[in-house]
Amino acid sequence: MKEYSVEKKKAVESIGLHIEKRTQIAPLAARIQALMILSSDKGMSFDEIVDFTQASKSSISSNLNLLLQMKSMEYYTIPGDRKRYFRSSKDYLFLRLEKYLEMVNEEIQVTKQINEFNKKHHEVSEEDSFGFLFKEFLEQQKNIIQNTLEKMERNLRTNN
Amino acid sequence: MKEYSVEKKKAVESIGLHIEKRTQIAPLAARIQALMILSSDKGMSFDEIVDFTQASKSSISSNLNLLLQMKSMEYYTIPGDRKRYFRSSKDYLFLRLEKYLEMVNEEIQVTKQINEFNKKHHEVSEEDSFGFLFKEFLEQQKNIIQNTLEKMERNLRTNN
DNA sequence: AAATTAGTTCGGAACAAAACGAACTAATGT
DNA sequence: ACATTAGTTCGTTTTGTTCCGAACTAATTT
Repeated sequence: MKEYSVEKKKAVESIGLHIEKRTQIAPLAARIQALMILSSDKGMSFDEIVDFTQASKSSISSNLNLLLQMKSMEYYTIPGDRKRYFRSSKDYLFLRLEKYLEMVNEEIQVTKQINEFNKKHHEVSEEDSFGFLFKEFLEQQKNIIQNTLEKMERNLRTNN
Repeated sequence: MKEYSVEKKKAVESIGLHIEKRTQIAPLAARIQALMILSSDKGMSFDEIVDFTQASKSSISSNLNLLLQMKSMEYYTIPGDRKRYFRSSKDYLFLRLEKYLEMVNEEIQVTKQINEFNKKHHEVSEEDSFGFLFKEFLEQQKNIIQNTLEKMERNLRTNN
């Protein structure tokens, strides 16, 4: 029953809410992820997480496993210590961007589908300029994501 | 009890799912929005929407009002006709981008909050290069959104 | 005035998601 | 061998969401 600073609790709460909104994971999972992001790369043990979040062991267990499976978290062990130590995975941001890219690609595809449908079914009065600018925007977005991903990859190769 | 094409029903279904995933609105609201996106700018009446979606009047009413309130839809009337005709609002894509910008700004702010917290509380071993690249990415994203919004605004002024 | 049209409101049924507790396993420590 | 630790499993409870139907309003038509 360690004491945790009110500051950290508040930060975990607000960042957890943000994550919950952004991704579609359960509130508790989002809070665990936030907690890990705000903790050193020593990470935390299962019990420390239970303790900090005040949630049940079972809830922590399932949400933690969810996060591990999503690869947004990882764990390591110390020889002669039974516990596992959990932390935000080092390429968490890389994975986020990859997911992002997927979403943008989907968006591009859906936008195409919409255009084709509308062209086929209604006389499109005047070429929709917003639609054009939006498509342009999606392509630009795709580019900056891909560039960033490449930079990250290069960085990985250099630093290991 | 008009007949609607199977093709349109399928398209509404798949695009509806996509909207449902992207925004956080109810399934039925997403389908209504999809339907409007795939319909001409004549829009559809309340009853036609009920008819197409096979949902109850009450569900349509509340979801339609939600969409109107969000300004992703609008309606117009015809003199001497009691009905309202609903359609996707003309600056739907503009609004989407505005919302997007808000999210990116929030993201930038949260990223800052995280960095400050971590700098304060743990010796950050080595300057986190992914973090840096991610921040750079967010700024680029902000730029392209703002540019697109400006182009859209200019377009509005020219075309009216 | 009665009926129809165009919707709205509200209470609740049906379902889905999130978290919990108790009982369990499997490994380590005493 | 017995107790403790580190977590998992599973059935239940709690909470929240989505949609519906029935009853209603307010305007228009007959």
